[in-house]
Amino acid sequence: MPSLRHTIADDLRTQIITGHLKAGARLPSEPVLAAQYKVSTPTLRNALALLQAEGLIEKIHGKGNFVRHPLRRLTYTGGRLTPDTDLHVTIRTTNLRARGDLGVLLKVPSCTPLTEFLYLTHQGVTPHSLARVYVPRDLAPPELPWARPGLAETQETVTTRLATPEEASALRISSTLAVLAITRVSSDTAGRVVEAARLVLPGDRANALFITHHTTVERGTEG
Amino acid sequence: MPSLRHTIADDLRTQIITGHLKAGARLPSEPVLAAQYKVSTPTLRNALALLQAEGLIEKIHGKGNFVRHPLRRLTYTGGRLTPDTDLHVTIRTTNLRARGDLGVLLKVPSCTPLTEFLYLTHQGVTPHSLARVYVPRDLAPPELPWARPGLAETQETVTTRLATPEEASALRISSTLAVLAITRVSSDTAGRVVEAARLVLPGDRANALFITHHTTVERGTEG
DNA sequence: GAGTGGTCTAGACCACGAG
DNA sequence: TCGTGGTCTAGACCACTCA
Repeated sequence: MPSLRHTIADDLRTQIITGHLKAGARLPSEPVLAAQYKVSTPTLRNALALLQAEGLIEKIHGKGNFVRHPLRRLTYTGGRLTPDTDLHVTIRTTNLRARGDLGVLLKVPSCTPLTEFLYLTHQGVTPHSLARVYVPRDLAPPELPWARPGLAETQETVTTRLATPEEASALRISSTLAVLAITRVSSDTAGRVVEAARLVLPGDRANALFITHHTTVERGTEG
Repeated sequence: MPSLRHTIADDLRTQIITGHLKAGARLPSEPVLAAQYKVSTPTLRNALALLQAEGLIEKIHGKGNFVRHPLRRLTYTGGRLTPDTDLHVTIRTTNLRARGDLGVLLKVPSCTPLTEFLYLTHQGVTPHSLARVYVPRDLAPPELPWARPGLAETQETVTTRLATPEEASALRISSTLAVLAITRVSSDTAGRVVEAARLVLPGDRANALFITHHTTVERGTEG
C-alpha cells in the first residue's frame, strides 16, 4: 500500500513530466495544495521533499515552490567539473596546518603547513558546488594539480550524506537534502600525496562521471 | 541558531562516538528519548533520521533503534564490489526486451532481446546492494563482462537519490534514506555496449571508490 | 503587513516483532 | 498481547521575501 506522500508525489511528478506544470512555474502554496489533496501540511511537505530530492522542484523560503528547469545537472567528471558556460568560480585561499584526518588523508605529519583553496562555483546566481582543496605548502601550489607532471594516481571516494547546515547555507539548499561527497586524493609517482580535495555537490542537481579505459590485458590484481 | 533536531543529533552522536553508547546497543524508545530531551516525538524522530543518514544508527521497525557497528561500510570499487568474507549473492535471471531508456543506455534498437541479471548481495543477514545488469542476448552472456577481452571503456555515473519503496523493502532500509545510484556502461573496442548495469547502494553504509591511473603525458582531450 | 516556507507540538492510528 | 517504530493530523509560531 503506497503512502500518501508517495501518491501525491507521483501525481505532481506526472504533471511536471507531462508539461502540465511547466519549468519555472510556481506551485500553489503548501496550504492550498494540502487542501487540494485533502492532507495535512506536514504530509504535503513530505511529498514535496521527495520531488525536491529528485531535482524536480526547488523550494525557496518566503517565495514558494518552483518547477526546476529539467536536466540542468552539474556533472563532475573524474577529476574536474565539466566546463560550462555561465559558470563562475569564487576561490578563497587560506593557510593552515594539518591536523587529524586531514593529515591522514595527505599522509603528512601533524602540523605540516598546508594551503587550503575553497572553491564555490555558481551557475548564474545559483550555487552549484563547494570544494576544499588541500595542498602541502612545500609543493608548488599555484599550478593546477591535475596538470602537473609526475602525477601517478587519483583515488576518488564517493559517498552520500545529508548536507551540513553550513553547506546548506553556502549552496542555498535545504539541510534535509542529500549531497554527493567526494574525497579526491592525487599522488605522484613517488607515492606522495600531491593534493587532497573534499567536494560537495547537491544531490538534486549533480552527477559524478567516471571513465575507465581498459588496457588489453587486465592483470589479476587482488583486492 | 541550530535547530532542535541537530542539537539532539549532536548529543547522541557524541555519546556514540565516545563509546558512551556502544555498538549494537539499543537506544531508549522514541517516546522515552523525546521525554528526556523534552521534545515531541516527530522532532526526536527527525534527529534520529540524521543519525541514520550518517550510518550511526539503524532503525528496526517493531524492535527499536540500534547503534550501528562502526565502519562496516561496503565499498564499490570501480566496476565491482570489493570481495568480502561473509558476502552472499543471490542472482535471478530474466529475459526481456529493450524499451525506452534501457535501449538508449545499451545503444540498441527497441525490442532487442536482453538478459537481465538481478543481483542481491547480503552480508550475513543484512542486504547490502542491489544491481540489475543488462546484456544484449546476442553477446556471450555467461562470462563476467569485466573479464571479457576486447573491453575498451567503462563509464560510471554516480548520483544520489532517495530509495524507491521497492528498493527500500529489498534492501530493508527506510524509504527516506538516500542511496548511491550507479549506472555503469561498458563498451568494447568497436564501441558496442557490452553491458549496462544499474546499481543501488544504501547511502548509510556504502562508498564508491574510483582509481584513475595517469599516464606520463595527459593529452588535452576536451569535454 | 501579507504571504510564503521552516520548525515544532501533542496527540491519533497503523504495522511490525517478540513473547 | 504488548511495545516498538511508521505515518498522519491539525494546528502553532518563527523566518524570509516582497510590496
